[in-house]
Amino acid sequence: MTNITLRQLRAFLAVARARSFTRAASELNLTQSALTMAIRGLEEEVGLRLLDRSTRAVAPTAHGERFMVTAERLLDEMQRAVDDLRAIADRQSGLVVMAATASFIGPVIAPALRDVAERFPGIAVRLIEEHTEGAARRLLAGELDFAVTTLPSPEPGIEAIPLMRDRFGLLCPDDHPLARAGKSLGWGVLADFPLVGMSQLNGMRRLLDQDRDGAQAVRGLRYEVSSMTTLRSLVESGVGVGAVPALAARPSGGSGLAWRELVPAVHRTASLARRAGRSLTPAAAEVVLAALAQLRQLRDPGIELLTDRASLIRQGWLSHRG
Amino acid sequence: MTNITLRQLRAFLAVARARSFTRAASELNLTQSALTMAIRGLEEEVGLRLLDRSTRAVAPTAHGERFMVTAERLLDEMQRAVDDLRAIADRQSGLVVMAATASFIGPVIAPALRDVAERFPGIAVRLIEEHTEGAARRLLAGELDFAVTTLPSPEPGIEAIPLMRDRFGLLCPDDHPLARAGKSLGWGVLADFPLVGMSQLNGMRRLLDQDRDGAQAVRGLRYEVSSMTTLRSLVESGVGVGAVPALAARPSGGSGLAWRELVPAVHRTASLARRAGRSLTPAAAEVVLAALAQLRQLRDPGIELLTDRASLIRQGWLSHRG
DNA sequence: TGTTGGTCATAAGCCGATCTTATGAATGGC
DNA sequence: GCCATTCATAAGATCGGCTTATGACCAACA
Repeated sequence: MTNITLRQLRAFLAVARARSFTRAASELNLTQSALTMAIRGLEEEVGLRLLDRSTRAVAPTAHGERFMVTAERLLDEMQRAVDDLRAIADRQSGLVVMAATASFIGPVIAPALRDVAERFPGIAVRLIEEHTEGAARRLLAGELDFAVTTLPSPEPGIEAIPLMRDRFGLLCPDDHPLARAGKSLGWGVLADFPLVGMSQLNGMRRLLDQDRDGAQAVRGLRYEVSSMTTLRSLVESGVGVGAVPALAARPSGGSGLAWRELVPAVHRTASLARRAGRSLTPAAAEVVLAALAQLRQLRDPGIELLTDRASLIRQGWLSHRG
Repeated sequence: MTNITLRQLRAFLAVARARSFTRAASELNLTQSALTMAIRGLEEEVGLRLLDRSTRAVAPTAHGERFMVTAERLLDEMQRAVDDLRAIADRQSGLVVMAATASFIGPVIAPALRDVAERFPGIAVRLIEEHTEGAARRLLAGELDFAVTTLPSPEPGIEAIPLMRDRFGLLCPDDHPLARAGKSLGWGVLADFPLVGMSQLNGMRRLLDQDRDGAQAVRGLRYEVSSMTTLRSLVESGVGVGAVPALAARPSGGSGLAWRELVPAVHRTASLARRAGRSLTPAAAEVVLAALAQLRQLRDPGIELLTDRASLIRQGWLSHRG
C-alpha cells in the first residue's frame, strides 16, 4: 500500500517544473524546508531518486521526468472529478428524475420547472406523469429522485411528507345553475345531475369511494374517464358535472368552468415521497423548493399548504446551504 | 484547489463497498469515528452528499456511486505508477545506457553484465563501444547513465572518479625472445623490433605520445591499427610487437601472446564518468558494482584498483541501500 | 584565494489534522 | 416498549507537517 499523498505529488511537480525548491516553495506558499521534506518522503516511499539536486541546480532524473507526466495526469483527473461533483453541488449541472400526478404538473410543477430552468440552466429534468402506484413502484426501484403523489398509506421503503391538501368541490360549466347558487353546496346536490368522474385506477377516485360524503360523487357515475383533461372537456361541454379537488380544477374562472366548494369538506393530501434513506440531490432540492413557492403563490381557498422550507429542512429533505 | 486526500478516497471506497462504517473501519484498522470524520471532510470538500446513511443502512448516493468508479480508477493508477517506480528501485526492471572503451568491454564489462543479468533478469542494457571523446559528448548530451573512459582531463559538466589504472607493457608472441628475457624490460627494447600500435584517435596512443618513455613505443611505428583486436592479431602472427596496457593484453598466457611489464611504469587511468549532478539509477549502480567486482577478481599485477564501494558511496555514486 | 550570496539539507519546536475513547441519538427487531 | 446495533459527536491524545533557525555546499567575484 502506498502512503503517497497528493500533497507530495503537487510538491514534486512544483519543484520539478520550477527546477528550484525555493521558487517552488514561494509558488506554493510554503517554505523551502517543507518541500525538501515532502520530496524526501516521496522518494523514500517509491525508493527512487526523482530529483537530482545540488545547491546549484535541481533537475528531475529520467525516472522523475516520466513520473511527472503520471503525476500531472493523476492530479488533473482528480481535479476534474471533484469539479464535476462541485458543479452538481452548485446546481450548475445535474439531472432530476421525478414523477408527479397529472393534476400537479400543470398548475405547480410546470411553472416550478420554468423557474428552475431560468435560475439554473444546467439542470436537466426528466418528469414522469405517473399515478400513485406507479410512482411508488418507481421510487422503490430507485428510479426517482422524488415524487409528488397522493400516497394513501405510508409504504415501507418509502418516506413521505405531506406537502399540501386541497378539498373536493363541484366542477361545472360557469353558466350552470349551481355555479352561482347563493348558499354553500352540500354533496347531495350531485344527485340531481349527470356525473362525470375519474376511473377507479385514479387516486382521487379512490378517496371519494372511501369517503361517506364523497361517495355521493361516484354513485351512479354516468361518465367515467381516465384523465383530468378529458373530465374537464366533458364538464365544459355541458355533458355533466363532477367533484374534483381544487388544484385539479384550476384554472376555473375564465375557462368556461366554475368550481364551488362542497361541504362537508373532503380533502386529498399530496405528499412529497422518496425512497427511504435517499437524500435529495441539490438539483432535486431546487425543484422541490420551486414547487413549494408555486404552491404558495396559488392562494386558493381550497388549497392548504402543509409544509414549508424550515419543516423540510428539519425532516431532512433539504440542507441548509443554498 | 481541492484539498481532498487519497486517505479520504480510500475511506470513502471502503465505506461505500462495505455499506457500513463499522465494517469498513475494521478493514482499514481504524475506528468507525475516524471514517465518519473522513467522509464528512470529503463531502464538505465537494459540497455533495456521497453516502446516504442512517443508523441502519449505508449506501452511496447516485453521485457517490459514480464517484466510486472515479476514485477506484484514481487510486488504481496511483498504485500502478508507484509500483512501476518501485520495480525500478528494486532493480526488477530498468534500462542502463552506458558507454565503455573497447579494452574494458571484454575483460570487465561483459562478465559484469553476465553477472547482473543473472541476478536481475529485468534489467536491460544498452552498451555503446565508444572512445573517450565520443563518450564525453554523449554524457553531455544526457544520453548515458555513465561511461567508463580514460578521461584525460576533467571536463566541465562531467563528473569523473578514477576507477583503476593499469600500466603499459610489451605485448609479443609467447615464443618471442623478449617473452622470457630474465631481467625486467626497459622501453628501449622496443627500438629493436618492428612496432605495432594504435592510431592517433585512440586514447592510449595519446597517452604514449605525451609520455617521455612511452613515446619510444610509437616512434617509428611500423603498423598503425584502429582496434585492439587487430593489434593482437598482428602481434600474434609475429609481424611485430607493441606496448599495450595490462588490461588490453588480457587474456595473454595461453593465447599465443605474452605480456611483460615495461619500466619505468607508464599508467593509463580509467574513470567512471557521468554528467555532473546526475545520479545513477539503481540498475546502473548495479552494473557499476558488478564491474568493480570483476576488476577486483582480475588480480593482475599490472592492474591497480583505485576505488571501492565505500569510496563510491562517499562520493555520491552509490547509495547505501541494496 | 578568501569572501559572499544563494541554494538545499537538517534539527527543533509548534501547530493542526487526525485518530481514539467515550458517549449520545436513532432505528429496526424482539 | 426494550434492547442491540449503528452512525454521530465531543474531548483528549497522538502524529505528521510546517516554520524558524542553522548548517553545509558551491559558484562567482574581488
